[in-house]
Amino acid sequence: MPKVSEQHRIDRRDEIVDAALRCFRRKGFQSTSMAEIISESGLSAGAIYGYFTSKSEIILAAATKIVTGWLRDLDHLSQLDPMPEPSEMVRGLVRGLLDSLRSPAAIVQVWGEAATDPALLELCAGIFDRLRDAIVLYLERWQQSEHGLSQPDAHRLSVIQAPLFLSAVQGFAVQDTLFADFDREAYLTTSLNQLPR
Amino acid sequence: MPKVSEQHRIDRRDEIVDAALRCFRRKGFQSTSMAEIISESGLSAGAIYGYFTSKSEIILAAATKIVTGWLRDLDHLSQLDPMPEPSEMVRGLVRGLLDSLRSPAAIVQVWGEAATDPALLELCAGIFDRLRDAIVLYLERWQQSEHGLSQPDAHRLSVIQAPLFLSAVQGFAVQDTLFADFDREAYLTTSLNQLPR
DNA sequence: GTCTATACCAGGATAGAC
DNA sequence: GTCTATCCTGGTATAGAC
Repeated sequence: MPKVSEQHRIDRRDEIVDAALRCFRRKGFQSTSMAEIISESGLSAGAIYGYFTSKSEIILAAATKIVTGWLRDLDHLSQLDPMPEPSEMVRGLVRGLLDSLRSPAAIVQVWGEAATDPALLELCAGIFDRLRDAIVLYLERWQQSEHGLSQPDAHRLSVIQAPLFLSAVQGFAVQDTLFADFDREAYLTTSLNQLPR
Repeated sequence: MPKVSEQHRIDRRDEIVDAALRCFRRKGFQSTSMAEIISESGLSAGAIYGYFTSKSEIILAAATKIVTGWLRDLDHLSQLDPMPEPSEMVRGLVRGLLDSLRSPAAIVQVWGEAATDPALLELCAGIFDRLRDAIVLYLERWQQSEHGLSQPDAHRLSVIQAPLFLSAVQGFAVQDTLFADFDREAYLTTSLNQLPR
């Protein structure tokens, strides 16, 4: 299979997914029709079905892009030097979310959809596992270096704390999506500082 | 309008909404067809359209039930005596959620849908406003009685802290919905204790 | 008030020309 | 590889009998 053609295929799929994402943002996954995606992409029905076999395949690709985009350098989280404070760590996660999506509404839509769609559920579960593991690892190192805890103690505490840090990120997304007058900066600066250290 | 007939109307609507809720939980709002709601309710199409004019009206009624059910005695939050600790307060909110819904997945579905549906957005925004106000009021009183802050200082701090407490509730719902191995009790007992006092 | 049957329409997917 | 035209399913809502 020629490399150029394969690259072309990937690019085209990506174009289509981006067009679909713009539609999904406005109308949600199920209420967006193929006709809208076709029109938004500037392509034709036949062309699109050459790259995807069904609408649900497009939904899955779009959700994957939404959910994974902001996690590029997650693995470096526990290796940063100097180590950021916990609240600073959460701030970084949220900033990544904002950089990658402009508005976190898309990710809340994915979560809602995942409640009834096994493929999306698996996708989200996988992401959350990675995210939680990374947070635990970071916290573990932080507790050791900052408070001199032994490794086992640091680990125990990290496992307890991690879900709350995860909630701080998820809560940001939910409140940003649903509060008309949500104050992003206040949340990021002052509210997050209330997290444990 | 006769009282009995009016009560009958309310009861029937409620029956229909409950049937719809069971369907929505399985398939989501948009992917559930009227045929499924009709079958689940045991009624007929004609009967249902006598009580609701459209599917979206049923969705709105169902979402309203999901989103408001767990907030019955929210106003008493700041008047409890003795005052619960902040973490205990959050625990109470989450327990209310679990009592009212069994699984919080439904509420995550509503949030996702609200991202693209103005009527649901307004519904959720209203609820969150009430919830945040109640939390601020509670925290304000807690900071005064527990730490002896002046009313203005207590208010300032409460406004800063409230979004994070809200996140603790929202994060519970999201993680419970999406983590296969989410440990509810660990979150409620140990994790929540990490919240500021 | 409720049921059955059905009209009507929109949506996803495809066939076949270019 | 891509476009147009179209098929056909399945969905919402209603009409009319009981």
